[in-house]
Amino acid sequence: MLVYRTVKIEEFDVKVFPMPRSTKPGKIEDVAAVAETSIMTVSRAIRGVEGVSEKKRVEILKIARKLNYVPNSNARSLAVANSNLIGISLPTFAGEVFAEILDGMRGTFDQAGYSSVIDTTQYNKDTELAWIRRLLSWQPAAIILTGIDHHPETRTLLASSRIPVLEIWDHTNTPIDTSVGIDHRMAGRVMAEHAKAQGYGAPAFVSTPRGYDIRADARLAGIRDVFGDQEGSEVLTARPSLENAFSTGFDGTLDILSRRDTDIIFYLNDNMAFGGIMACQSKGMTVPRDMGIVGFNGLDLTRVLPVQLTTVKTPRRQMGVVGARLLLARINGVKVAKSTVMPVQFVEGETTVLQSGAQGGSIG
Amino acid sequence: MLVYRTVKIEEFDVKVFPMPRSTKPGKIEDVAAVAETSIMTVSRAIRGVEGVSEKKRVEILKIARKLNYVPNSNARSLAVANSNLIGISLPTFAGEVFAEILDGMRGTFDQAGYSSVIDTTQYNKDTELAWIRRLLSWQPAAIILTGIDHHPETRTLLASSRIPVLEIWDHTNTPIDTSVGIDHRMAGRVMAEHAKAQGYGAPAFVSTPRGYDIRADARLAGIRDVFGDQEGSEVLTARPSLENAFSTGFDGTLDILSRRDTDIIFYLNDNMAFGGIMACQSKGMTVPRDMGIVGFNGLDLTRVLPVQLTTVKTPRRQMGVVGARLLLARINGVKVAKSTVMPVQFVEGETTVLQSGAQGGSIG
DNA sequence: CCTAACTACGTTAGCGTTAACGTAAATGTT
DNA sequence: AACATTTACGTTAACGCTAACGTAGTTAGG
Repeated sequence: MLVYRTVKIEEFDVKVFPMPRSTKPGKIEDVAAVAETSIMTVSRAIRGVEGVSEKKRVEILKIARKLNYVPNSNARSLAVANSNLIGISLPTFAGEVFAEILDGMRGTFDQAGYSSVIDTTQYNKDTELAWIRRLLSWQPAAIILTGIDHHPETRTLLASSRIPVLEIWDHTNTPIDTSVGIDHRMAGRVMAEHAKAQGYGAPAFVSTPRGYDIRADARLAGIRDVFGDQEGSEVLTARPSLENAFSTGFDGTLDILSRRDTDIIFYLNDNMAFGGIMACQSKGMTVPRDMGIVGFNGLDLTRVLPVQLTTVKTPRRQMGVVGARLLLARINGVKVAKSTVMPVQFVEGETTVLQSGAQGGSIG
Repeated sequence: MLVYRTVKIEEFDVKVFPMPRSTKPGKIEDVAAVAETSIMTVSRAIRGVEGVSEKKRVEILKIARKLNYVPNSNARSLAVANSNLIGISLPTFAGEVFAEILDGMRGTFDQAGYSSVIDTTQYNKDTELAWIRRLLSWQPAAIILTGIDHHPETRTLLASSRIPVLEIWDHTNTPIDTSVGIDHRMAGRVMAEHAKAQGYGAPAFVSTPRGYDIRADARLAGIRDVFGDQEGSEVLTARPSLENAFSTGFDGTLDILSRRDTDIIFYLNDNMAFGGIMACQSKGMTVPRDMGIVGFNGLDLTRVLPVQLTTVKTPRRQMGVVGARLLLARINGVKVAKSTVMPVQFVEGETTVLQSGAQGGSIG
C-alpha cells in the first residue's frame, strides 16, 4: 500500500509520495574500467583531443555510448575554470524583436556547442544585476545584455570579471566590452526627416512610459531633433501602458486624437502602429489621407496589411548572428571591435502620403 | 605599440589583439582568511544553514560582500551532485504562446533561485534529443519539454535519468513523468460544435504542414470528429508555409477560397485568423457575412480588431505557473499528479454568425 | 555537582574531471 | 647503431565546494 499525503498547489490537490532514491549516473571511471584503460585516455577520447590511437578512440567511444555515459559538466567546468554556458538577458519575450535576435544568436551558439541561460528583466536594472550575479557563479563563457542602460554596479562587476560581454540592439561608443546594435536616435531622425520632407508638421509619438524602453526614447529624441519644439509642431507623446501591445497603440492614438490636430503619428513599433490604424479607423478617419502612420521594425505583420505600413526595417536576426560570431571570436581569445553599428532601412509605405498629395492606397 | 592582425567576421573586418590573462575570482577560502575562520563556517553562513552564530554570520556576509565574492556553482553542483539549473525546451520563440508559457514558468523558477537553460527545437525531435543530452551533463534540477511528441530515445533517456520532467502545453495520460496542458482534440471539437450549431457546413482549416505542429493536427482531428468527411462538408486544409505568421493565414485563405465554396475557416491561431480576415477583405468578402473565421489562443490582438474574433482562450501564463509549481514540488521530493488538464474557454466573437443570421459587426 | 545534550565551530574526505608532467615503446635521423 | 623525437599512454595533483563526522565549550537537568 502506498502512503501519501495531500498538498494544495494552485487550485489542484496533489498526492505526495516519498521520493525514490535516484540512481547515480555513470562516470568516466566506469567507462575506463570497461575499456580497460585509464580515465585520462577516456577523457581524451571523448573530448577528441590528441594522444589516443584511432583504434582505441573508436573502441572507447563505442563503450561510452553503450554505457549511456554522460559527462559531468560541473566537474569539467570546475577543473577548467570556465563553462560552455552563455548567459543572455532580454527585457521580455513579448514581441518578435527579441525573439528574432535571440534566434539568430542561439543558432550560432548551439552549433558551437554552447548552451544558453536566458533571463528576462522586464526592463528592470536591479533584476538584471541580480541575475548577472547568479549567472557569474557558473563561470559562463560570455554574457549578453540587451541595450546599454544598466545598473551602475553591473558595469563594474562585469568589467572586473573579465568575461566577454556583448551589449546588443542599442549602440554606444563606450560599451562594457563589445556592442552590436543600431543607432536608435539616428533611426528616429531618418523617420522624421522623411516625414518632414513630405510636408508633415504636427507629429506625435505613441510609446510605453518614458524610461521604460530607452531605445524608444532615443528614437523620440531623434524625431525631436528634426521637428524641434515650437508650439504646434512639437512632438506630442502618449504613453498609455507598459504593455508592448496592439492595444497600447490603439489607446495612445485615441489619446493623441483627443488632444491636438496631429497629422502624423510615430509608434514604438509596427504592432502599435497597427493598433493606431485601427484607432483612426474607429474614429472614421482614413489613413493616410487624415493621418500619417509610421511604425518601427518591419515585422511580418506588414506583409499582410491591405496597405504597406511605412516603417523602418531593423536587421534583427542578422544582428543576433553577427553578435554571436563576434562573441565566439572573443571567447576564443580574440579582441574585436568595441562597437558595431548595423544599418537600418527606411521603408516608404502607404500609410504616409507620397510627397504632398494623398496618392497611395487607403484603409478605413 | 599594440600588435594586431585583421580577421573577417561576417562582412566586418575586426582587429585581433592577444587576450590579456584573466584574473582569478575569489573563493570561499579568501573570505575565510579575512574573517579568520574556517571555510566550512563561511560556507554555512553563505548558504544560510544553521551552525553559525548570528554575530559571526553577519560579519562573514559583510566580508563576502566587500570582497565581491561569487560562489562557484560548478563546485557546489559537483559536491552535491545536482544543480539549480532547469532546462526548458520550446519549439520556437515566435508567437506569443510559448513566450507567455515561458514567462509564467520563469517567474516562478526565478523566485525559487533556479536559472533557466533554454532551447528551441524548431519542432525537430532530433534537435530536442541532442539538446537533452547536453543538458543532462549539467545535472539539472528538472527538464521541461513542450508537447508530448518526442524522439523515442528521449523517453528512455529521461526515464532512466530520474530527473523530474514536465511536458507542457499538450495533454496525455502517459507522460514521461508529469504533464500540464490542454486537450487540443477536445478544443477542436468544442470549436467545431459551436460552428455546426450555428449552421456552418463547409469548413476549412489553415495551418502549418501536417506533423509540424501536432497540437494543431489534434485540433483538426477534433474538428473532423464533428464535421465528418462527407463530400462537400469535409474539412479542407491549407498548409502554405512552416511559418507561424500572419502571412500564412493570408496565403492559406486565398488557397481555400480558390478551391471550394467554404463557409467557415478555422486557423492554427489568432494571428493566422487575422491574416485570413485580411485575405477575405482583399477578395471583397465581408466577415462574418460571407465567411466565418475562428482563431485560437485568444491573444492580445483580439483586443484591438474592430470586431471581436471568435476564438478559444488558452490559459498560457497560468499553465506555466502551475507547471512550474508542480515541478518545484517534484524537485523537493514530492510525487505529484501525472497529468493535469487545464480548461480552455470558447469565446463567441463577431467573426462567426450568431445562430443563423448575420447580426454582428463586420469588416471589409 | 556530575552527566547529558546541545551549540558552534573545525577537519577530513570526497564530488568527476582535466592540466601537467612522467615514461615506455615506436619511429626517425645520421 | 646510437641518439633524438614522437606517440600513446598513465600518474598525480588540483579545481572550489559540501556532507559527514569530530570536538571543544556551554547549557540544562536531576
